[in-house]
Amino acid sequence: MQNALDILKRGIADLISEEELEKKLRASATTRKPLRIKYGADPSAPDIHLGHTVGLRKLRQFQDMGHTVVFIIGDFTATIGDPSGQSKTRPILTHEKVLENAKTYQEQVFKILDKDKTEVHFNSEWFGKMMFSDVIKLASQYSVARMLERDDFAIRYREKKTISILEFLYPLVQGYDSVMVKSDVELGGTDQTFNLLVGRDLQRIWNQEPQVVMTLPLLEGLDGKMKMSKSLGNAIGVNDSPKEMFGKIMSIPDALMVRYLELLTDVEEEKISKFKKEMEERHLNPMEIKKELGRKIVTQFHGLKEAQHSQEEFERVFSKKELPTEIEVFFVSSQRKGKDVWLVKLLQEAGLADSGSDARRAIQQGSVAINGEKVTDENRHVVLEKDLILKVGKRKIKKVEFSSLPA
RNA sequence: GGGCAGGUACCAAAGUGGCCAACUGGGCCAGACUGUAAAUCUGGUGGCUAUGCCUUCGAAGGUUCGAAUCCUUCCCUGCCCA
Repeated sequence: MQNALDILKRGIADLISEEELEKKLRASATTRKPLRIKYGADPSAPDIHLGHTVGLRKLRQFQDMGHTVVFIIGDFTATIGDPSGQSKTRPILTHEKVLENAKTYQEQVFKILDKDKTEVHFNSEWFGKMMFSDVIKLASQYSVARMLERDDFAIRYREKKTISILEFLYPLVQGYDSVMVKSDVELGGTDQTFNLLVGRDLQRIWNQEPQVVMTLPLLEGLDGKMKMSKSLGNAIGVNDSPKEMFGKIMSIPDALMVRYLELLTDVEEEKISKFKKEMEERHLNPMEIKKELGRKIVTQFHGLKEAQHSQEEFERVFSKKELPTEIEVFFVSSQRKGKDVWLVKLLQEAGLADSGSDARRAIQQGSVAINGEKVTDENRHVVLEKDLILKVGKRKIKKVEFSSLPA
């Protein structure tokens, strides 16, 4: 039991409370009834990234101990969104879109979770049936002052920013989910702490044993500062290609490596501190550890073979500055073979530049190369031929090929 | 319902009749340096075969030779009063 608790405690931000969790674990062991571990998902952003996997990995640990994960898809909340437009993170989604997103979500989530030990619920199951009077009753259980305890509400209130009443309802909605699924433990990021605690309060009101709240640190994104999020553009998606994934990991700031090792891999604590020490004493090039980190993470999602391959590619392209083995192909109608094209237009067509102006800028800044030769003349024309290599910046590379289809 | 202050590019924030495709900071892109690191430095950041032209400053109208700037109406936000 002690051992289980130690495993579960690794890498977490907060646990409310340890005693309660221990008690629940013990009770579960004697009754042989698995604990219900709740985790809520927002179907408005179906692409999950490594930041989400921190929590998913923790859920998996619970599953490996025999417990059940109750995965809740907030479809009801998503179809309502935030029509007042106050919260940019809550777009209104159609029911079809929600279902579609939920599907992709699940595909990605089960790369980590054990499907057989997961119960999936949509919260429209219960919210769809609620009467307005039930909603008012639910709302009456909480006060404005308590809502303002939540950090982001408090801040926005202080800064005189809008907070719609609807937003006050969200924590209640999420908390009520806990009541409906009778959760024993709820997992979430530290930004969810307040909402998870509301769940405890509501469960108490509904005469249930309150859930244990376990929060996990928010993983920093590629910039090393902001939390990982797709909209901030600093995320590594679980659906990223092995090459992309490896490359992105290589570009994280060194200071972030230890954290990634801790939260995203099973590397033992002792080994991590050894790395840390060696790096500080400069016995070891941090790049070597970073490569190992990259390999480990890519392996989790794509397998060992792909991981090794992506490392080789990385070394080829960036360390040795050679061309990658596979270059994305840009198809051109074969009728244009041998024809002369203005480079600016070509880059645009190939999707290597957003606009003509963008292409001109790239050329002016010296980031464009044709077949390895740097181009600085905006008026440069090229003759279309097979395997013409177009390069913009360090990573945008395309190869011309002809297709028989008229384009 | 009344009063006040606001709405400018991805975000923040200047500009209050021509010098404004719009200061500045962040972000982002690119270059130098590197380990594709980070930090730093430099340049760029609406579109257009382009020393010019076209479309932008909440929306729609109007005044003017000329509007992000002035007027009218509308929409939205915050605060105060009720």
